[in-house]
Amino acid sequence: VMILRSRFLDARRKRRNFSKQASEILNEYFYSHLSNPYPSEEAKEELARKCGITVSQVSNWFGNKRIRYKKNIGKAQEEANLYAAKKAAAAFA
Amino acid sequence: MLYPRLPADLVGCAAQHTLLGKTRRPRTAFTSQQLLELEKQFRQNKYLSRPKRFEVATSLMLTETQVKIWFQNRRMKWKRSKKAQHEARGNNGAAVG
DNA sequence: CGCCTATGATTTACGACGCT
DNA sequence: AAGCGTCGTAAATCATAGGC
Repeated sequence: VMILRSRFLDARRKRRNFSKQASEILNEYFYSHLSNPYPSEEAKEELARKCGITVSQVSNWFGNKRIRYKKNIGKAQEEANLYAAKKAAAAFA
Repeated sequence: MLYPRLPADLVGCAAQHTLLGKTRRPRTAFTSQQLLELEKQFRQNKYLSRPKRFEVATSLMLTETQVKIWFQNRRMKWKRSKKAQHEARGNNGAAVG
């Protein structure tokens, strides 16, 4: 019944996926701060600027990422390794 | 299960507060009728008096806490939308970088 | 094309802390 | 002390994007 909640109020929910580069930046931050993946307001602002998205979108991204990471540690671990390797490679360069 | 060293209490409590004897109320899907009435009240007053809160909660079959929390959340949403609107004017076509 | 998963956004419910 | 305020968040859910 109430599932009719949709259809008219949700045209606002149009979204676009973030650019590949923006996702890279966010993931690099996330995996290099895995022990405390809670960016400060300031850090969020900088990430938002680098990614070309809003601070709210950065907050949404981290909220989703933290939950989804926890819900699938095993799978996310591969991603973590990927970014750890990337970071190491960058350190050598 | 959580991150080894989070800002201390932030998530720490949310994860295992069940050990404190409290159970988190499962997420309720408010009905469209409840939402309609809550929105109507919100248009009239951004803050609910205690008696009004009781009245609304009773008529909608929600707890007073649910109504209180709903208004708190609704005010935050209101604030976010005002901020977003404000920012949208300032740049009017200007790029961010 | 439809089905399915990934992903960004929104919605309830709290804990921490503030103020009165 | 009680009690409601904001702020930042978890977790569930929604709605669409995008791959096949």
